[in-house]
Amino acid sequence: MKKGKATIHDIAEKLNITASTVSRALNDNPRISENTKKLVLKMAKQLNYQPNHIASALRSGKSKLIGVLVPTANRNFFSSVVRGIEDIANELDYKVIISQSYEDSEKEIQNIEALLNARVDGIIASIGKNTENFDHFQKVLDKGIPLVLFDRITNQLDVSQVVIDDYQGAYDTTKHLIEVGCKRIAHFTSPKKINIYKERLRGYEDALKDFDIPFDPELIEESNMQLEDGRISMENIINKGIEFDAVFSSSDYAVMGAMQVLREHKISVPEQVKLAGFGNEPFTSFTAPPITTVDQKSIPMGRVTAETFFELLKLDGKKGNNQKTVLKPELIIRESTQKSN
Amino acid sequence: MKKGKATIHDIAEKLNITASTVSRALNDNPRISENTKKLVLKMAKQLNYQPNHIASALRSGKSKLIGVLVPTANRNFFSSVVRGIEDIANELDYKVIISQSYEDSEKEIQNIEALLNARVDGIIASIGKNTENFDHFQKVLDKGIPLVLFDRITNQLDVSQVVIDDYQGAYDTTKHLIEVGCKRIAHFTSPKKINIYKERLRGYEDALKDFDIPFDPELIEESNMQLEDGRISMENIINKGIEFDAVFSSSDYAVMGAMQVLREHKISVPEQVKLAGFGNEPFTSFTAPPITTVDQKSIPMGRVTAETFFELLKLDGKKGNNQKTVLKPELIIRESTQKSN
DNA sequence: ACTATTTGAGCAATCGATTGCATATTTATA
DNA sequence: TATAAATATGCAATCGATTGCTCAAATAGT
Repeated sequence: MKKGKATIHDIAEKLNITASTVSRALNDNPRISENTKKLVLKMAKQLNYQPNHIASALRSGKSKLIGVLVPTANRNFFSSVVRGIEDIANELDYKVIISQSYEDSEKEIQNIEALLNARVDGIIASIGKNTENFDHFQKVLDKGIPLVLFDRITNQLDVSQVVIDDYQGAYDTTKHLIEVGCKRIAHFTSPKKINIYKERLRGYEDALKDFDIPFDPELIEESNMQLEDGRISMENIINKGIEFDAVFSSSDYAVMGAMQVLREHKISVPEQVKLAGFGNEPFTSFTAPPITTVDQKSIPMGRVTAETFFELLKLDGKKGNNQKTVLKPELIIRESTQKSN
Repeated sequence: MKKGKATIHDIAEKLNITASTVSRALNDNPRISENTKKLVLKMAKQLNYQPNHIASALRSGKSKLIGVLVPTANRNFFSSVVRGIEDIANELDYKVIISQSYEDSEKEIQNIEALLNARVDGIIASIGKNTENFDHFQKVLDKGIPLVLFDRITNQLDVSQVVIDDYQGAYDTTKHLIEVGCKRIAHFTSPKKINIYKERLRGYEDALKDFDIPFDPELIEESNMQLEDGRISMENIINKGIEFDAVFSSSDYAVMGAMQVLREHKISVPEQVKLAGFGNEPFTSFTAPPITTVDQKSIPMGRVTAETFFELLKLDGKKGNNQKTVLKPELIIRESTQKSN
């Protein structure tokens, strides 16, 4: 077996034509006759020719790779978005490099660096919770490399972005809680005021206002929003003796923690306290009772993000108008907010 | 701002030396004097030189990319393994391309193809459930490209692999169920007889045997092991009126489904029926009661897999002995198997 | 029939880094 | 001091595909 793989030169030699012609034929260049193209294709198949993307990338400056940077792939939301991106990208013959920042700013910077070194044609990213300086993203923009942000965005950058309407999702959820009779709705949010948490808080506040329910700062719990944090927040509220009849958490994980604590305190859900989360993580449908939450339309978000990205790519560095797409979230009503009468 | 980025030629020009020297200096080649190296490094910094990995890959044939193929990144186990792999890879200045087969054989083949086209230096993979033909992996081996399989393996390939001791994990779990008093233990498994399910079934059977509990085929439920499948399996057993006092499922998702059905039938866990899963997915600790399961040591598995991979890479195509590493799993005992007396 | 135009294909440079071989300079050895 | 050995660097080919430019042949236009 010949070790070296077939190149366009091998094809050219066999057909007594030049490599240029082969290259053009393979790229369906109109300057090449149909007949020659057919011959080249056939010979390529016969020699089991596999294009060397590295060589092509070097010469053309296009790697056909997209770098996708997410806080963690291990979350239904992010992995679904990635799936959506992949769907579109693969159709267009692009490959996706997934890179995780693990919510670590330093790693985020390194990963961006690494992706650029890998000569990706562009980057799609969701910003880590702890990132407050955006120079590394600005650098990408400065180089004219296509960049699209999704979900975790910042308004400190002039960049295309895709988000869901976090405000609306939170508003709808809060409204729903009010409609099933809640008047003392606790809200779990993050001290990190990244866009998504700010918007959700705002939606919560506006819904209260619209239904003439007073906003009580005592009902706001700030934390890192993991399961354990949700437990602590819930314990806090209970221990302080604060009256409450619902929890609306900006994170499914935190609401899960709250539910555990309520159970330990023999406070029944939804009879005594109603619960709602955000994110529609699969486990929210597993629990007893299943938890009301907000679906973030992850797959559409992935697809829209990819489409936005490829439009940007088509501009080829020419400054176009940055797109901001806002998707409608969907309130998924489950047993945890069932009206108890 | 100069658009074109600095190359080794730019550095060379500034220092009045040749690109070869610069290249060697940057690669810390011993044939270059310390002094020159220092100068080159300084100038590289000054010009903000970023090596072009594409060019380097083309010439050297090494892309410093590892392709990682998993059924889905959206599972704690797989994403943790990937994390372990990344840890090691990044230390060695390698980047990881994550690629998902979504348990689809066709996509698995395409992804392998795509990874090879991206000229990865090697591949780390976990085989999709439905894959029965392994030609695409054999092709990788035939090309002398390093390949390591983890968790979902096959003995039809002569390849390095890393697994946990599924047999032991299942044996320990079954033994534990017996020790807390169970005598009629149902087992959920997959009709796809990939290694992990086969081994777990074997562990279950052997534990029964060792404790003189008869094996009853009526207690074996085969399915695709998702949550919904677990529900169906549980319904089957209940509807057939088969006596049982425990379920040991080869999948956490399926056991979750079983738990839901039991709850709906007002069968209490763990008092009437004890439950155990496999995989230690995070949600197993969220549920009420939390579910006993087997931890698969995902991060160590990732690290060991990566280490095995890099050993293979060092051999540079020379046939070495294939390594098979077996990690010890850990039984995580939770409330769902609490002894009720 | 003769020039103008279109079509098809070849030539050679190029992308940026690597590397085998040759050469120049310095140091060690006899 | 002449020669061998070691050290430091340069030269030029190379990896495989792409592409601007040139050129030849075929077709069209008058």
